[in-house]
Amino acid sequence: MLIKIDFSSDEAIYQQLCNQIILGIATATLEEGDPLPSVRQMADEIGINMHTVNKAYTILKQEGFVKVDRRRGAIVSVDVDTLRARAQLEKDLRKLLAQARCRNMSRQDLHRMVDDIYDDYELVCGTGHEV
Amino acid sequence: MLIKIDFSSDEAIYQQLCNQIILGIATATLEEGDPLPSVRQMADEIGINMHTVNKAYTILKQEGFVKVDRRRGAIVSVDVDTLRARAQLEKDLRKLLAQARCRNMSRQDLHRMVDDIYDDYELVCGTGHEV
DNA sequence: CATCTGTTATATCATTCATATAACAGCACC
DNA sequence: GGTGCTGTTATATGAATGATATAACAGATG
Repeated sequence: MLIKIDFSSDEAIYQQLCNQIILGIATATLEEGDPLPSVRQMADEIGINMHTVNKAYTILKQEGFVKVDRRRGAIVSVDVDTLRARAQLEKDLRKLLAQARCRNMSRQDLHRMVDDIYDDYELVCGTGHEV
Repeated sequence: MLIKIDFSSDEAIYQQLCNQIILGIATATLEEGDPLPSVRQMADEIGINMHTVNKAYTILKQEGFVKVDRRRGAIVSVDVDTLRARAQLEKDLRKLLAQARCRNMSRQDLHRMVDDIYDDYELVCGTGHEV
């Protein structure tokens, strides 16, 4: 898994890290049961502090994307049926759609955008589980 | 326009203010040409500092939701064809859809969610410009 | 001239982000 | 049993951000 951090971004490093791991899971680059590099190893690889990685892992754990085994480290384990996640997702989508409506984007525009991005993600997957 | 700030939220006050004004425009509670309260008046109304309101207005101006007239204050004026806005919107949607895919949500699930929220926004509008 | 507007300049305080050093407990391997 | 790897916790520091406060300025309105 290749991680790329933009240090000049206004987005926090731990947040970028979370997003890229979630993206990895979404595109099946990371699959159920796959181990993540240890906090120290990941920190070395991308040149950041151990605690920043640890913060990202802790959040991923809380949000149900990984489980942490004390001896083996962080392992991809997605909690699919988390209601909190879906509720938060809808809240975020509401903010996004408010902006979209201000820009005169129609439902169809949004549907198309969703499809395009899903196509994109499934392309990376190579095979399987198109929905 | 009724503004409600959650002071215990982790979301910044100026950010909440921006979001609610954008939501107001999306639901036609605020329409093209409508004036926003002056920075001092708005600050008094919701019990926050003038500079926090000013920060929100400045961002709304930069992102093309209002224009600021020195003598009349901030006025709703939406820049519909801003490419930057659409690009940023797609970036945000990508992050959101990555999470959605991890939760096993299908394209149809997302389409339905978009439609529901749009229904909701158009309900508030009362009439006109359904898309 | 008084009063409203946005805007700018400082300053202060709390919180967050990222860093650093250090230590601890659990497990695996030799 | 010691070495080396995990995550985890504690504490500290420096930079940046968020929100506040006081103050002033330029432009427009009455």
